[in-house]
Amino acid sequence: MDIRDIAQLASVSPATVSRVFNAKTGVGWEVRARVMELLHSTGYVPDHAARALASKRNCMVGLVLPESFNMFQRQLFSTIERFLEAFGYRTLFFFVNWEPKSESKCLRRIKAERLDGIIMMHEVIDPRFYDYLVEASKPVVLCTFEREEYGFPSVHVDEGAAAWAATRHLIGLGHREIGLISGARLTCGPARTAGYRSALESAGIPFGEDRIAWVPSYGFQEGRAAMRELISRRKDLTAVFAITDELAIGAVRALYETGLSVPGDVSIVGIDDLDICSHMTPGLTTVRQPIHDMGRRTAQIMSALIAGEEPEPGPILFSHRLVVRESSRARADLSA
Amino acid sequence: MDIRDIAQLASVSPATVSRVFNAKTGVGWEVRARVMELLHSTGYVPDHAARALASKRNCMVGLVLPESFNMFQRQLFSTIERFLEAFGYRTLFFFVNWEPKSESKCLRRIKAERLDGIIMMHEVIDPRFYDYLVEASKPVVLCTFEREEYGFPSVHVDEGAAAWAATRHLIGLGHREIGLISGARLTCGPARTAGYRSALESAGIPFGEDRIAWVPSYGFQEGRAAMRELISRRKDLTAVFAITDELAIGAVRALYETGLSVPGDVSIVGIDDLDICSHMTPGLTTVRQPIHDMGRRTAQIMSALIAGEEPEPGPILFSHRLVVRESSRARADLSA
DNA sequence: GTGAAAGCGCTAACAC
DNA sequence: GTGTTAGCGCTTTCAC
Repeated sequence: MDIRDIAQLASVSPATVSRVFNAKTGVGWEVRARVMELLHSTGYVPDHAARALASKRNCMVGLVLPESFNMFQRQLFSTIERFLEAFGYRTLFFFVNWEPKSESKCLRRIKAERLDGIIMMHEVIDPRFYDYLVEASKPVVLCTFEREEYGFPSVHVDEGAAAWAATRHLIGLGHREIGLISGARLTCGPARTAGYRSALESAGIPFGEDRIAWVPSYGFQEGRAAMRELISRRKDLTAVFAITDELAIGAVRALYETGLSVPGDVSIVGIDDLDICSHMTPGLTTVRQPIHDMGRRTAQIMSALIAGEEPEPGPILFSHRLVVRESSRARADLSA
Repeated sequence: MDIRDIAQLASVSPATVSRVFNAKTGVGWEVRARVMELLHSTGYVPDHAARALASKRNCMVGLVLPESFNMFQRQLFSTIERFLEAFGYRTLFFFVNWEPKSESKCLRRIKAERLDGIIMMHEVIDPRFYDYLVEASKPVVLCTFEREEYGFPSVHVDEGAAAWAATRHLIGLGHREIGLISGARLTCGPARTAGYRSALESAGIPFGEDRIAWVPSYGFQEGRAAMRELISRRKDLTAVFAITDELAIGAVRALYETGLSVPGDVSIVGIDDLDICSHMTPGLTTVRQPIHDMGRRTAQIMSALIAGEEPEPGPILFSHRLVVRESSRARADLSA
């Protein structure tokens, strides 16, 4: 059942059917009704490949994400996909991991698709990837990170501020020996580290490298290892801020294995508010990013860009929200 | 840079370039080398839309999954995608939720794409969905469930056996008052319930409805609510088998909130082995499904089906593995 | 072995 | 308003 079948049934030309289907002007009142009727009754569905070939647009946007996405990213990309769909776009996912080979494979695949736009939820390393995005002169939106040098619109929270809030929360509870589990990778690593540092210094607490455990990536395992290292190095820590919830969960686990209690001995705070946070024991105190709003905005911007609108200059920042649960409490000797 | 550019550069016809690119026979030794060279140096990437239109195959398979997929499904679909890619297929994801409207939208989208095959990782409700899959006479593989009446190849573990193993483990630890958190939804609900029942009965323990909490779906929240209901109803339970890890995690949380300890007061066992299981406290005892093997096999079957091979009759069953962690231990009065 | 020509199903430019 | 025509970039006969 293709467009010519419909045309024949309606005794019109394929072009007219196309016009009706695409809601274009220039079709008579009565012809349009007849074609519409036929379109519905036959359940006609146009062939995407042929459409993409004939028109330039493909109604498809690519979404690049880390292969090992976490629950936060999972909810975010679901939201983006849902809104893109509402705007009439299909989403093609590209899972890429932290390796040059994976990135170049992804880039090849992107070139082969007729994408109308590309959303990056993953910070690739290879500059040629970004260079291609610039050259291709297709709409690009960065989500959850930023790359000022390329001038792409970006949507994210102020990472430093979120980290500041987490640290500030611990300080407010009376903690002064506050450890940090962080890393150099991705934008968020250094940015969150800076937020932690700034919160400490504004409270007159010296920032010291020996209270920091550096991790190569931000998963459960790394959090566990980092926490083990941290407690062996500094026995006086009463609180730890981990820059992601997964690190924080790993840290809780390490403490549990060592026989220390959370929050009895050590308070723990993370960032992201993964859905597991409220279901674990103890519930994890964390900083929530407005996933829904960020996802919607990302899709909106993409849609506007494809429609030819000019991007707003500068990053679009969303505000975080501290979510206090059971993993953090006032310093023990204060409450005693 | 399209196929004609390459043809011109190599002083051959587009047809020859196509033949070389698609590794077809009937091209001279020397011409082939020249074209190959050019293909590489220019970094030519063919346009998928045009290819799909011209040939019948699109090198694209659809993967239908629940919008609210869990970590188990997440790892599984990643694996499937990776293997499909290795076989030369792209993957188009369709997220659908448990609603007729969502399903029919998904079906519309599937019809519009030129898919070479469809993998279902989600049990849709509307029979018309399955009917279409049959009519379309495209390769279909069911992964993690089964629908005997349609005769599709399917890949999954023996759900009953997995549940039996979990329950048997608890019985082996001396527990006799073993609760169940289960549901009627999806194939796995009834199948796992049956496995629990069979394990109980083979140990001479009566199966009683009052030790069961029925849930409408299998998430954290439902597990928590079910556990609360269960302990208020039967205070003598010393162990609970939850048919998914998420239910189990919710159950642990409910126990924690009530002041009961896991495994001190109540042992908990789940199924799936989500990655969080080993990182939470206590680590969750569970039954692992061989994700990697199942994913690979699913992709292999799909690839073989597209190549025109006949499907093996009957479901392809994989074996589970019990993973004992800290959430289960011998019944307290026995160890005392 | 290789090239020319005819489409795949649709849209867009141009006639009428 | 509507039909006709000419492709989109590729694959695939069918000649040679």
